[in-house]
Amino acid sequence: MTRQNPGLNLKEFLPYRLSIVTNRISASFARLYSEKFNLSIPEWRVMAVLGQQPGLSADEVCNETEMDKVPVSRAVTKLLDKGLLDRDFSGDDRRRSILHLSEAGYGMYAQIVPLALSYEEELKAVLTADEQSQLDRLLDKLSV
Amino acid sequence: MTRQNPGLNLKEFLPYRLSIVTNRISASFARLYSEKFNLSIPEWRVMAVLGQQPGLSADEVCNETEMDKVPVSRAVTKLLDKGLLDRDFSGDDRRRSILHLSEAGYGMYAQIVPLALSYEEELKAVLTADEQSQLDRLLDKLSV
DNA sequence: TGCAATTAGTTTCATATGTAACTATACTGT
DNA sequence: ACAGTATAGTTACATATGAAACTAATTGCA
Repeated sequence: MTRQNPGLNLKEFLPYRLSIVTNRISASFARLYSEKFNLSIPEWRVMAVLGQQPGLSADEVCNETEMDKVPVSRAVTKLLDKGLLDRDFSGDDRRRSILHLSEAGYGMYAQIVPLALSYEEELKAVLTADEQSQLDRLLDKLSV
Repeated sequence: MTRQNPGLNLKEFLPYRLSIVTNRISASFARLYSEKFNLSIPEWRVMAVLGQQPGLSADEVCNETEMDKVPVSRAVTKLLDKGLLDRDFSGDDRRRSILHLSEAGYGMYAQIVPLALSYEEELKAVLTADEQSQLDRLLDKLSV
């Protein structure tokens, strides 16, 4: 049977390439903080966003991180259990949580951030300054 | 308590940005073929690589797609059940499978490919020709 | 030869994930 | 005020996933 290739070359297919590169990067970065600090990816994401924007509600964390509300809820529960997070509820709207890193959580966050930044530096080191700004620009344009 | 921000801005953090963009793209592309053809992501990946490189073994599919061997094994089983795949075993090494899209599988593949390509076109349409080749180059460099 | 080490692929098990259902609270329009 | 709708967050369920154990076949080398 002769089959003419309809012309999809996976190795050149953009969604595929993006996914391979991204998964590799995410996985190796995740190893960094999961091994040392025993955090899952959703847990780290929640901490990362709260480190920068303290006082968000769970729902706002979802919007910021594009995570589903279920993993966020579970990550919050775990982080509360581990004592890394403090939770209040809004006086205005008692459904709404107000999330902060605890002292311990902030301490851990402050340890992870330099790892994250140096990991990012390492990644970017394969690119010239020009290419780095190209990448920024491209990701912006693809983020529509 | 005054906390100095240790300087991780998630929205500018490369692994994070890559992951947001990529997940969005993967998810919306996956919707395309999962709704219409009822394929899971691993199933589509296996079909995509076999459409292009018929006769690979499961192990080679793993290497090509950077998927774990477990999801590959399960996807192969499902595709066999659905009649989309044919499997032989090598005469040289009877552990080794030889995988081909069946007629039905190839027919489905040939329907999905144009969808994939037009989806890719749509994505790339937000970029100039110059930016498209920049993106290629950057993904290559980040793929080390 | 023959036995230890390796490899291809499957299965098991424990964990992760998302959809949908649910609880509790708040808002809307009459 | 109150009935109906919407929203924040949690829980239940069904499915997906990967690490590790397993089976079967092959290779290496003493």
